[in-house]
Amino acid sequence: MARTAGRTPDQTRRLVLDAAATVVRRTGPTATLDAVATEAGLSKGGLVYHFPSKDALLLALATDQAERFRAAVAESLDPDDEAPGRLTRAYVRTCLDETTDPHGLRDDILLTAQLMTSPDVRALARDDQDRWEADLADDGLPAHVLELVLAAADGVSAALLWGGDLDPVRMERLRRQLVGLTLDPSRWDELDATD
Amino acid sequence: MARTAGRTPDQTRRLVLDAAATVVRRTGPTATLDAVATEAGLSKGGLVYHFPSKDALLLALATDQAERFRAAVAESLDPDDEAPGRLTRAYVRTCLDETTDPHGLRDDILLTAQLMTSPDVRALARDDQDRWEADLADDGLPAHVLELVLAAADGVSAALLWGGDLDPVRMERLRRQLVGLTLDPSRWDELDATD
DNA sequence: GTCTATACTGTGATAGAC
DNA sequence: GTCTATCACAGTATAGAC
Repeated sequence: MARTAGRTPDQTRRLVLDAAATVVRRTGPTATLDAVATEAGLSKGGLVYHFPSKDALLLALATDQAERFRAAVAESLDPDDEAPGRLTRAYVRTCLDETTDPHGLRDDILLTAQLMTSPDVRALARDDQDRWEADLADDGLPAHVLELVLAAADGVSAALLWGGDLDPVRMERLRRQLVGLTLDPSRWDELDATD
Repeated sequence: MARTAGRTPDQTRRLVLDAAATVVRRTGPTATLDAVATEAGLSKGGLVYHFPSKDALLLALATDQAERFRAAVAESLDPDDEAPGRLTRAYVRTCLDETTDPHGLRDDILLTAQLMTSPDVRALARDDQDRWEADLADDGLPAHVLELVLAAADGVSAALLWGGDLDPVRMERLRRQLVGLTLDPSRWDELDATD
C-alpha cells in the first residue's frame, strides 16, 4: 500500500541495489548516495528510508553479490559428475569461466573488492568464506589438493584485482589444469612431497 | 636547508607515508587527511604541501608498497638456487611466508587492497603487474606451470582479502607444494593434460 | 621553501513536512 | 513511504607567517 509509486518496498530495494552496483562499479565506494538515488530514480532522502546508512547499503550490496556467486557455483554443478571434488570443480569453473552473467563475474569481483573497504562487509565476507571452507572440506578431496586448487582459483580473482584483464586462453588452460588435478587421484600423492 | 623543523622534505614525506599507512590500516581509505596529518605531527595544510591531493597521497603510498614487495622478493632470492624458476620460487616464498617484516606482508596486502579504490592506484597496479609478468616469463618455467603456481600464490592474498586469517600450517604446506612443482620438471607435462 | 590558519564546496546523516 | 531542509564534517584552495 505504498503512498506514491506503483511498486513494493522490495522492488524499490532491488532498484536501489542495482543502481548502487552500477554507480559503485563506475566510481568506487566513494560513490555518493545522491548519485545512487538519481540512478535509481529517487531522492537521497528516499533512498535513506530504505537503507539507513551508506554502510548498510554497501553491506546489502555485498550480501547480494555473495548470494549471486553462490548461485553461480550451484548452477555450474555438473549433474552427471559424482566423483569426489564435484563442488570444487563447480567452484573452479565459476571462478575461471569467461562466459557467465550479464556483466561477467569479473566485474563482480572488482565490485566486491570495492565494498571490502567497509568493516561490516569484511565481517560478512569472513563468514561467507567460513561457509565455503566448510562446504568444500566435505567435497571428498584431500586437504592439500583442495588447498592448491582453491588457492589457484582464488588467485585469478586476485590477479583481476591487482592487474586488470586476464588472457582467456590462459584462464582456459588453468581451468583445465585445475579440474584435471581434482579428477586424477594418482597424482595427488606426489603433490604432497615433503621437500 | 629546511626553514622550520629539523628535517628534510624527504624525511617529512617518509613521516607522512608511514602515518598514512598506519591510519589507512586502521580506518580504511576513508581515513581523513586530518587524521594522517595529526599522526604525522603536521597540520592538514602542511601535509597538502607535500601531497597535493588525497589521491596523490594514496598513490604515493601504493608505490611505496609495491617497492617494498619487490624488495621483499629480491631478498627471498636464494643465492645458491640457479635452476629454472628461481624468481618464481622467491615470489612464492614471499607471498606465503609468515615471518616477514615488522607488520608482515599480510597487513600490506590488506592495505594495498584498500588503496585499490583509487583509479590512479589501479593503473599503477596494472603497470606493476605487467612488470612482474615480464620478469617471471623470463624465469625459465613453462607457461602453464608458471600460471598455476602464480595463481596459487596470488590466491593466498585473495583469501586474506576476502576471508581474514590463514592457517600457518596450510600456508606452509602450500608453499612446499608450489616450490616442489617448480623444481620437478618430470611432473610438468602431465599438468598440461588436454582433458 | 615549509608550514599554519581559514574559508569554500560538496557529502553523509538527521528531523520533520507532506 | 517519500522528499526537503539542515547540520556537521571531509577534501580542497588560498593567504600569509616564518
